[in-house]
Amino acid sequence: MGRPRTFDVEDALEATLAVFWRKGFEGTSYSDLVAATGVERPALYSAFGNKDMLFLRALERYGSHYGNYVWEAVSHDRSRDVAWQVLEGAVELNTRYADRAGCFGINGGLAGSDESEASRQALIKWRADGEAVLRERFEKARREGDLPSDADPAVLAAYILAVAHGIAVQAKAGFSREKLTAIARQAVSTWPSA
Amino acid sequence: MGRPRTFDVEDALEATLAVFWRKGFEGTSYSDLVAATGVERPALYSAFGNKDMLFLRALERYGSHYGNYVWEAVSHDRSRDVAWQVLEGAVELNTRYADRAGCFGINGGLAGSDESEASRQALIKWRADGEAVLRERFEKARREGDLPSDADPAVLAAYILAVAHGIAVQAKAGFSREKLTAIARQAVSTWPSA
DNA sequence: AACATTTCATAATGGTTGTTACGTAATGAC
DNA sequence: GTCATTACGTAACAACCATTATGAAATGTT
Repeated sequence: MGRPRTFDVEDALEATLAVFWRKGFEGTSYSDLVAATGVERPALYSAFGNKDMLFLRALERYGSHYGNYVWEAVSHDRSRDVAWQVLEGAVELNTRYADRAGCFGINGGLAGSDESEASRQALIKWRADGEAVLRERFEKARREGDLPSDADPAVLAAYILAVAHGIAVQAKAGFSREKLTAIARQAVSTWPSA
Repeated sequence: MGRPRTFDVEDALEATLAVFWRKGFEGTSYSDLVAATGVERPALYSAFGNKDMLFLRALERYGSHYGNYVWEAVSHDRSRDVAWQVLEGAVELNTRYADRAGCFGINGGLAGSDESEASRQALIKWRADGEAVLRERFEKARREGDLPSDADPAVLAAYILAVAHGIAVQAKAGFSREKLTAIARQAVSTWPSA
């Protein structure tokens, strides 16, 4: 019962996600979100909570709707293919939309004022979760002999994600998909073989 | 003539640099700068101009006082040593100060509101300048036979800096110097040889 | 048709942002 | 010692920030 919503919550969240993706947490004002969603301020608050909550919801959606290529990547048979797919997927996503180049998980915010610390911690945790998935996949590869016994799965996972983060920075700076792909190729050329 | 300054301009700039390094352009308020420098607002304006100008001056100082390891790196004889020194220098600088982890050139701002676009463009140009220096060094290496003829100096330079940027992101997230060093080692583990 | 409930849009809240007038204080030149 | 010049600290500026009080409008239930 009660008066029904006149806007679609998922649509509003998607529009919100796009703004945070482009401008980051601190660079996004509630006025921006009102303009992007077409939803008035109090309606956004009642649907999502405050700016912190809205950002967390957007990050969650980003992971499930855009960052899912990581899960497909880890399902490959060879660890080298996994590494390559993560980087190629990052390049593709980071250059897919001209108006929001780069990665939400990076653009969202690295440094900022104390008021935005919560959003940055959420991003750090989000990236760490992805790293854990990748590390476990490489541990499995080493057990299976797909990686040499002296390879360090934790270092390899952190390395691949470091390259992905660097690619995200460069994508936001306007690097072409071709150049970023060449960087990804160079990155996996260091891949160890059993 | 006129009343002399009661504060040291270089000291104030260094304090300003430290705040921007930690909080980025958007995360830093003029009140933060007043507190960090101990200089009243109008004195900062008369000495440096507005926030944009102050940020540009801080970036300039960062390049000459902290980013100079790149110039030392490119003076090495072998391209592999150049690449390694750039990454090791980045790791050292990005973990040198606990209160301002990461790189000014990254923390300063990747995404943000339209009002801070000038600062982000300045950072993009600053990073591009560093990339050009590295690319020219690798072009020289290829001419000298220190890199194979089918190596692409532009890609190698962009690759090394992508890793450096990724390391900066991870340093800001709290990664240890040891872990970042291992990542850097992995990055140069299969440097092309002639 | 009356009620409880939920959302709506308008408009205001107190606080902070970057930026400056303003009048006073300190200097070198004459 | 007067003058032009520069810097000082206080205090203000309009604009924007995230957040919310308020009352009307729209629903399902009775």
